[in-house]
Amino acid sequence: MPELPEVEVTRRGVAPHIEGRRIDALVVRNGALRWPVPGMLADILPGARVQTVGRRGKFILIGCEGEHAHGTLIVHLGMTGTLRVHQRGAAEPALATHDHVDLVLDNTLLRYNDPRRFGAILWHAHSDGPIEDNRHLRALGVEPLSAAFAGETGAQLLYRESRGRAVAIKQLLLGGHVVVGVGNIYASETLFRAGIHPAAAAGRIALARYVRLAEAIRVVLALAIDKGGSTLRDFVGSDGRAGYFQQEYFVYDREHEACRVCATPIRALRQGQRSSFYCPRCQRR
DNA sequence: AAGGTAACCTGACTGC
DNA sequence: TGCAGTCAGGTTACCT
Repeated sequence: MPELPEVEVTRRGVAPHIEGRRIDALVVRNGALRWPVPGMLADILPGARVQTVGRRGKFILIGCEGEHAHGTLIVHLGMTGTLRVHQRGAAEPALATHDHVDLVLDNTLLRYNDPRRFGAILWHAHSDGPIEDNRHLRALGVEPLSAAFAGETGAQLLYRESRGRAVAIKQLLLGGHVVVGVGNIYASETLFRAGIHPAAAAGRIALARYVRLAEAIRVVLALAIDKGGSTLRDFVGSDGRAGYFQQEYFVYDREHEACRVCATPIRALRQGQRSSFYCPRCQRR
């Protein structure tokens, strides 16, 4: 589910409810996520305060400071994870299936639910070095909505990093080593808006076409955030509300339907065991 | 080093 | 109704 827009919608929803609050407990009902939730977290977090709620790529970064905890809680939503904010007390909802972890704050409950358990909750202590050197973050590309990807610099980055690469442009985007946050849905959508075929060899795409692609990435991700993300099956923001960017899709999951620009039937293809969708007339190699 | 594939896991849906 | 097969928003480990 969650690509950068969904993660950012979650981060924005969570931040005002937990920043500055005191952590009372971390309750782990099922710690068998992509990696085990570190058992020591339940011991060191109580009493600490949440300082910041940030994001790097699709990772949510919760900075914590306390007597025994100086570091960052790293939360990834995987394919099906959600983080929901609830008030503590009488209105607290009953436990649902796959409610694996609660971060219990002084007046708020932050509840992690993840049916497939592809997500992760990890810890990076300040004593382990800068967070950007964390093993999950160090190889990530630039943030698409940051100055490092703005204007011509984003296009030049894509152009420079792709020279000599035979990989398909769709795969290069999904890899996240050049620019982060573009997952399977937004890769298809941004390539459509840039007029680039998903199977085009990244190393043979001209700079002018990367100018269009970089612009499409910025526009689509920002618009998706505005719309509360995409809800295909189960994504909800921290307040439980679904996103509605899926209403804006041009190609994703629209095989055989008419292109919204030229009415040609949308096609699907398989790249690296993932589905790609494209318009054979609007998008060229 | 780059590129391809399998793996992790549950649930929804399709076809027989 | 049931059962087998396929697919789903991500990332990493392990091959060649």
